[in-house]
Amino acid sequence: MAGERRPRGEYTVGRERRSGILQTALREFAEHGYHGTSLNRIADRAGISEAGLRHHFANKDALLVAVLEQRDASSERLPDGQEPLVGVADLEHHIAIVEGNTATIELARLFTVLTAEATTRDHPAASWAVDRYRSIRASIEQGIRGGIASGEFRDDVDAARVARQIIAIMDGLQLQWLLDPEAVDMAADFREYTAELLTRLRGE
Amino acid sequence: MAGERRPRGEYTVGRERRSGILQTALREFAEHGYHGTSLNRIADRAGISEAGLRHHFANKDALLVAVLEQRDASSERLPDGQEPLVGVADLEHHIAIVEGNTATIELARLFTVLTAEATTRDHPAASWAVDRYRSIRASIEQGIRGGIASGEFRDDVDAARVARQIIAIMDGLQLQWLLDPEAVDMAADFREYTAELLTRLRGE
DNA sequence: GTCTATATAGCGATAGAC
DNA sequence: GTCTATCGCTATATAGAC
Repeated sequence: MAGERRPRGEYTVGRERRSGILQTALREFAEHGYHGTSLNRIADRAGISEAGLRHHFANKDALLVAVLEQRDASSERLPDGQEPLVGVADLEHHIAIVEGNTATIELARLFTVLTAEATTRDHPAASWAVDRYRSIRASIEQGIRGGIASGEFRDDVDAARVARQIIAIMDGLQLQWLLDPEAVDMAADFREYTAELLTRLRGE
Repeated sequence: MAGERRPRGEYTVGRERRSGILQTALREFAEHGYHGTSLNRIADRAGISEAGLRHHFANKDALLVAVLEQRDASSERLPDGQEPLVGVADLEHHIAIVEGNTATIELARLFTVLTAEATTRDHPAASWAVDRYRSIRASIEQGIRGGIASGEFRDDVDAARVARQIIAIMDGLQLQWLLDPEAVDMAADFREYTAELLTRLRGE
């Protein structure tokens, strides 16, 4: 982290350029998927030439991965030094996430489209998607286990299975909402699901 | 429907050709999505020239729509003259569908990938996907309503919401299964979900 | 760090012969 | 009904000037 310094201005300009490209690329990948997006188009909309864009990202795969990893880093990190949420608090936290997603439709579409694309052969986001889902499953499973340990939930609850179910509901409702926003209120539906789940987790 | 006849052989050859192309196209679209698939590739794998393929399907959009509509027609039709299933029987029917999907991973991927792609701008399958989901929602909602009418289910059940939830679980589990088949037993998870749902629908 | 120019390949689509 | 040939366009990617 130490070492020679460079004029601050250079860094700032470089980072802003890079970050602007990532922002534009996110929108394009979300609107057209990986194969449907061209570097030329991203470059145009970011106000740079295609060759200029390539100075920052060697190829299309690298740009996609950079977009996805940046979003993971910014959305899935807990505030510094905070204990992981467990039990009811974790479920309520997921309600807040779903409510937040209704306000960022572009980001929601990015994840929906690219995760589904990533189930196909040789997709550049394949390992990103698999790892991400394993990590999310483990995290929610821990939240459920924490609820069992604290006595909030029954001790015969299958935490791993409940975790898969929560994720499935979130993704499935989001898909229906993206297809037909007027017909599906995903936040309301998820809130209802959570209430039902809670009844079940707390026992008869 | 009446009018001049042609030698039977010609029809048969034509239909088999067409059907072979559709089969190959289905596999390619499932493996690479719409934008990731090229007509040239489909033609090669179907053992025909690209121009030959174009004799049967005028353009790429038409071919995709033909693939999707053929699969809808073959998978979502009830046996002739059969009454629609309602209540518990309809839920059990959906368990059978999910179990069937585990044996046809290619078809499952086709629907997952193309439905997600269809949430993007100007996708050729957009209206297919929206219409399909409206139709499935309505069909399951009717099944739930039938269960209420017959007294199997409580009469304060929100049939439309339950329908959205069932579809969400099916799609969400399928996505996790496609990404990580060893980690997710979607049929078992769906069976468990259905059992829990049934308890709730039948009341305290 | 950004540009113009260009290489190379693949795409969807059309025309016309057989 | 199927083919070869080809058009016009766009894609990713590279080289080298400023």
